[in-house]
Amino acid sequence: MFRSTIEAAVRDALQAIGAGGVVFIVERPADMAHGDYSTNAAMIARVDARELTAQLHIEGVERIEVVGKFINFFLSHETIVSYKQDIPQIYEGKKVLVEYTSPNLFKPLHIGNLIGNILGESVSRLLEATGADVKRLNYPSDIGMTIAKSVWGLQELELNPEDIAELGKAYVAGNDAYESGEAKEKIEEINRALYENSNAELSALRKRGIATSLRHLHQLCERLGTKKFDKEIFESESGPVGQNIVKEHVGDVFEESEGAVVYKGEQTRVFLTSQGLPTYEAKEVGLFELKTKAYPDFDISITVTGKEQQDFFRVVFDAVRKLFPDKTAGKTLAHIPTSFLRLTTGKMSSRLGNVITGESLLEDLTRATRGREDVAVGAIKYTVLKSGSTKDILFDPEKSLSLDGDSGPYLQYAHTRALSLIKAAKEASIIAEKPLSPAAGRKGDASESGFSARTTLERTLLHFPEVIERAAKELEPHYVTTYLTELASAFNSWYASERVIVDGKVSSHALGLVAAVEQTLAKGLQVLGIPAPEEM
RNA sequence: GCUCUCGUAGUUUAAUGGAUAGAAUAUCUCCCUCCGAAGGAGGUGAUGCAGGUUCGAUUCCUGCCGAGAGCACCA
Repeated sequence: MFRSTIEAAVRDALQAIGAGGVVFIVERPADMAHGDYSTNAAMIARVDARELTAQLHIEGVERIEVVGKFINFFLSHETIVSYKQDIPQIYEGKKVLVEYTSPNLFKPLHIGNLIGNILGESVSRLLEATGADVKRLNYPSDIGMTIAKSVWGLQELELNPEDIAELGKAYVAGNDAYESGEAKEKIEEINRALYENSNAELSALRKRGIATSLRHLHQLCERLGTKKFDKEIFESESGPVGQNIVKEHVGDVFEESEGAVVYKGEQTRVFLTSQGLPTYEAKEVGLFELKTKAYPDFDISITVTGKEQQDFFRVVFDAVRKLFPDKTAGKTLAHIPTSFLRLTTGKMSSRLGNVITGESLLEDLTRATRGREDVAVGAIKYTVLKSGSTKDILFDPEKSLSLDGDSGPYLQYAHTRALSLIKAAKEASIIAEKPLSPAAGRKGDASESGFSARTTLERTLLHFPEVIERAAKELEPHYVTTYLTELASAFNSWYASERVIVDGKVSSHALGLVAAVEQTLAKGLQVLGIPAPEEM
């Protein structure tokens, strides 16, 4: 990455004029007119910018400009077009566990469930692209009231546990019967029986329903392009494990309070109920034990869940560190909160009948994309991955998702265009051409601060590795999305302004540029988990 | 009540304390005898309010207003 080269040079130069040790930044200026990189070093170190720049001689930098308080660096054209886009392997040698998706089995997968899956997959790919050995984990809920309600529904309405749609119906019926009080006790009894595995018929129904649900989940993951999970750990497994661990640590980590076993951290959380049953908190402890038993040599453990669980994870991680000081020493435990998905039409609920399942969304959108599921997947993922994780995602079922402009298909389309140019160029004769000089690439006078579409594209291409690095470091794929949109836009502008193949001839430089765009878009889309189709 | 998020064009949003707040969409103009118009060029339009810190604040701090979430035996 060229940025680190400049950073090192500036550091040395500061040292040379006796102003070493300050924390400055080298960044990509918002406006290209301010160079390929810029630094605030002179301002921060309170030194004369000219004195500082006099010390700077960086190979590949053609011009250093002092504008006001900033020092701007312009790379030479040769450097820009020949620079290798190697992605820094900042997670090299690290083993990372990424737990995501983790649905309630039996319940239909709605579009909210998709967010965790899409974000978790992209984070996994981002980590892999930067050198990590990633293990994908799924933690589905296969026991508890949701299941009991569904099993009641299956039994009462004699529904088919092999049919995902009937499973959904069973849950809705069970939930209604529970909330209306009609079958509250009966369902609680079923819940106990399932926990104790004391009723063969009920347990069999549960088992069949789980199998159906899982099969369905895996199918949807495949359609979305989510890689197979390396391991699935079920709530029915983590419960007893967590329960035992917590019991063993009453007195040192946990304490009893009003009959329950609690942890007093930043806030007080119940781990075992007064009946001695494990809560979600205790199950999380069990999950950690199971995870680390399977992957004892992990370095980073990431959990992707809804952001309403943020406080919960702060406390649980705290407790886990106290419970497992050896296992957690030097390790990173992280929670990535996912945004809420809000509907413009109000809250999603099965009662109101406005639940949008992952599948129905995919199918509706596939119709809108003239039958292209890969384009539909791109549209959905782009929407999820385009903004930072702190914001809610607003979803308008009427307008559905955008297919043009700032969208997944926009990126995919730019990529297919680049590919088709490359294909067409195979039949053209290639003429060697020296890259145009930057001066020649500039249009009009400099005061317009206008660069040719070609120069803009070349200079945008340069920043890909830094963007990936930052996204991986911060676990924020949206930086990649934003960058790719910018790149696709620069490519489309250039495409419209300049013909690449003229009279069966193509310049080597232009062809190289197209190839670089194609590879960068493909790599970026790959990291986002968005398909890069060859044709659209 | 306490704690945590978030308030940017009509709408969806970007911006690592930096330069003229960048896109998309909607709307109004143009551009396919030419490598793919799911595209390109242009117009209109935005940082909730009030203070503070700073050479510089959408970004940090305080208060207010507004939205959402969490806060003991649910997951």
